[in-house]
Amino acid sequence: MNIAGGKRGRITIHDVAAAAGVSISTTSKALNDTGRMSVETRARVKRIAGEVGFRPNALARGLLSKRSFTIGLLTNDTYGRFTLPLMAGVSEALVDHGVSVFLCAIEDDPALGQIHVEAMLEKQVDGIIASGKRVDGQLPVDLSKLPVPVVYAFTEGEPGSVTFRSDDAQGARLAVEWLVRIGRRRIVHITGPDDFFSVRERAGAYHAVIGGEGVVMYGRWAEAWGHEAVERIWSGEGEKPDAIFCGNDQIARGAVDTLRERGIRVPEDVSVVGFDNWEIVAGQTRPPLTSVDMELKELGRQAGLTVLALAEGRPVEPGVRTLPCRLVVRQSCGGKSPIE
Amino acid sequence: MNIAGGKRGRITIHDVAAAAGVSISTTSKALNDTGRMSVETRARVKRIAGEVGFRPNALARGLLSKRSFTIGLLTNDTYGRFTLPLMAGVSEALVDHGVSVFLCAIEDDPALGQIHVEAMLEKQVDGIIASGKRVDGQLPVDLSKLPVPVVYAFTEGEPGSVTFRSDDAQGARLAVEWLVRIGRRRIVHITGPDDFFSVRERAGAYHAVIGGEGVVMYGRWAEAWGHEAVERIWSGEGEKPDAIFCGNDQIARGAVDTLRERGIRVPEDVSVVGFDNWEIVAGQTRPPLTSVDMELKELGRQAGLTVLALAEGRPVEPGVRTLPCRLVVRQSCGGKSPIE
DNA sequence: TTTGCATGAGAAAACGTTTTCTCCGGGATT
DNA sequence: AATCCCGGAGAAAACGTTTTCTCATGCAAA
Repeated sequence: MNIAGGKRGRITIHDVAAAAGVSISTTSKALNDTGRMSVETRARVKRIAGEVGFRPNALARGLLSKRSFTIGLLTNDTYGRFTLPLMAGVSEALVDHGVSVFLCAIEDDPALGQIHVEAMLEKQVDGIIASGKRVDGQLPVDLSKLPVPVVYAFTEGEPGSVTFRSDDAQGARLAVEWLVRIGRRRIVHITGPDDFFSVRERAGAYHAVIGGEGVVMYGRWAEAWGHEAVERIWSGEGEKPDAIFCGNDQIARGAVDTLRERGIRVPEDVSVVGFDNWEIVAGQTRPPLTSVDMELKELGRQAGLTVLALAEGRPVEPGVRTLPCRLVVRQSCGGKSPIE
Repeated sequence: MNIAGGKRGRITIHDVAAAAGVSISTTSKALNDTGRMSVETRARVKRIAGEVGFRPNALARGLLSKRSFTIGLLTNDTYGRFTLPLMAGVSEALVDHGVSVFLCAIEDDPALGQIHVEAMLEKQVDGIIASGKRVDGQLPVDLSKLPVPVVYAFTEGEPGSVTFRSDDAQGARLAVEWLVRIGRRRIVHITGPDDFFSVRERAGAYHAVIGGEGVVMYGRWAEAWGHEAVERIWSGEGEKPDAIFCGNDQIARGAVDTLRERGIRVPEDVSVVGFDNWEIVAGQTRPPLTSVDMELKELGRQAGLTVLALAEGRPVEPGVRTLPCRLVVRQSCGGKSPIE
């Protein structure tokens, strides 16, 4: 008897059974710690399975159990700014459960989205996580009638679904309160387009913290806008701000660079806070940016566990879940610590 | 007869067969355009399959055909700098063939890598693409004894395997030749650590183009290094360069920012070329960077097609394949066009 | 009429598991 | 001595496809 498996190809449970001198049923039960048998038999089968390098075929298993231990992550975020940390969280949370993740980047192409969804469904994914780059926009594909659970992250979900997003208001509060606490009084807010839900949330929190009179400048999500806004402020009349709260790190970077060029010191003269904590931007700015982190990885982790729960039929409360942000302090604000 | 599928759960080929009043064999043959039957029967079965929303179970299909139409992309590139474009290419090339991609980010953790590989093999992936962030380094997991084909991209492969990487020398040549063509003569090269294969390749090409006396400054892959290097050059004695070829876009950005701060105009006084064409850096620099694009997406596409070919048993020539780079002209060099 | 052959369609095996059911033997209880 | 039950193990069905046979029919050729 050939221990390397009789028939050509991968080695199956039949090979293990033959090598151990038991039936495949006993082998299966031995390996899965189910059924009844002597401890010796179980141990022997397990040992032999290890020796011959048996690897159960998930296709066969899935066919029977109707669980593929596979989920799909659908995204239209081209730069991966959101997707990558999210994906890392999802994967990290699910790998322990033996679940692998299909990543499907569908630009903004409905047809491509449809194809990917179709492919995933044929492959019997246990669930799908739909992720985008803004919370007030839908993916260009209808996920409402799918035979598998769908969880939304950073994108607008169907009514009755589970949606995850960061708590923009709380994050903005964190930033502005920090500026206030280190003694800043004239804080302006340079941010993105006001048709973004997140932008309005953050601006709202900004106003709530500083009370009444604040200045919010809406623009684009680009360094150039940070640049332009600072130029506009400092070339104008009147008292200058002593702090800037920016809608994202790119704007913040543009602002910081422009201040430096104007000879205005950051953080001595002006404190700057960013949003996103995008390492590649925040960490490379001179000085490195204090920024609000949206905890995307944690968000991914929770989205992963949620879709898994749904897949297993466990009850999950529908609705929008907002996760708290965290302030990452670097050197663009000055101030030592919240307790001075 | 219930047209929505008799037994509970997803609708199977049995349901289609019943609805069409034929056997499942006939149904299968009708849908796959195999076997013999009247055109009417075939058309009717197809129509009904569409009507009831039949979706073949890829698990069952894969069990039989020993093809899962699934591949794995293994990467240790945390920032996704390389992974994302690569993934986009792989996915784009394979979606047409019905293949979906598992993305597995294994930081630099051998245990995690092992777990992911194991999970993918159980799921019967048809092949694996291993990708890294430097061509002279291996992933922290042994892929040499796998029962499925492995293709390497931007990472060191086993002898006898297929490996894809960009043509660093050609890319560097493109950059330096461009600078020469627009009239620059005193070109320095500010780049990364010289223990990177790519760094040495590019420096070699730089020397080859400008002939003999060139200045190469090795450092870190960071903006701060670009900054520091420019400071060092311009605060020193002697004639200043009229062009800088940088090892990546971050270094280039640091250099451009520092030049601007020193009142040196880019591109009028000094031309700067980057490497990577990382949109988020190159596009946001003032002025936007001319940069060498490594065509990662195309590289991903070819890697995907290659692993597919191997999975299907088609012959593939082993060895290292280098893909040409492309120069993306923005505004950091001046000069109108190659033909002046 | 018999033979041959093309056409249309179904039965059944196979893929690699898991799970339910059945069987057998032996020690403990009546 | 008859009964019960339990521990140990295997047989077989099931999951949803694809594919290889086999079969029945009808028509043309001998």
